[in-house]
Amino acid sequence: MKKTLLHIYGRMAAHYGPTHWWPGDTPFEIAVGAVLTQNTAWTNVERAIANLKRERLLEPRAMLECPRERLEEALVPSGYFRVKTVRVLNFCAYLVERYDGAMANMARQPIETLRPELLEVNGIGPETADDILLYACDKPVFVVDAYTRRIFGRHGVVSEQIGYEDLRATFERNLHKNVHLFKEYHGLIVWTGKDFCRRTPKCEACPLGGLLK
DNA sequence: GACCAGGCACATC
DNA sequence: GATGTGCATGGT
Repeated sequence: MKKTLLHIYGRMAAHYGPTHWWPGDTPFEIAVGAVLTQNTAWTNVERAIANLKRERLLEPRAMLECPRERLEEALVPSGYFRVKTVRVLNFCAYLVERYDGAMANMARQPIETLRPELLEVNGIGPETADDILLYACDKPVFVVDAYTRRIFGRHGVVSEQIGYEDLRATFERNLHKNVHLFKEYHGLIVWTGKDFCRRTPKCEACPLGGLLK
């Protein structure tokens, strides 16, 4: 398994080069983007984040203090805007109450503290929590998403029915716990997934084509 | 005009 | 514990 995971990483890295994933200027922007991208194309998220920047709302207290409708309006392009407004506000409230609104304070805590805390926030599930831990807090957590299950399931590396935690554990057990590696690997999975592994896949052009056959 | 996208919570069996 | 449903926009 170790060799397989590294081999696939090598194939993807050779095809794409460095991804410098995640797109986002600050840890808070990354955290907000993680919520907004739930089941949504990133291009839609970009519009919403541009709105937040223009409205000077990309700051936890600013979001909490502004009228609900104004935040909703900014989030319209990202889809599910009513749900996501609540979810983003829940995260802001958590950040302000527990860490004085500072991602840097949050990032000083260990994973064992942060992960359960994040999962307690309504609207933050396993993937969103791990996005925030890895990309906004620089914690060595492997992020699993729909592409991860599809790519590694279709190639027979894991069962296509494998659960989130089992899949995450598979990567974390078999790779060096290295933040940079985890960031790049997930970024490469997203890029590969977008290009070749949608619900109607383009396997013939995939850099992993025939890899394990 | 249908199908799809980097989820999540909640209801129901 | 497994399965189904609502949530909404913009691109293909």
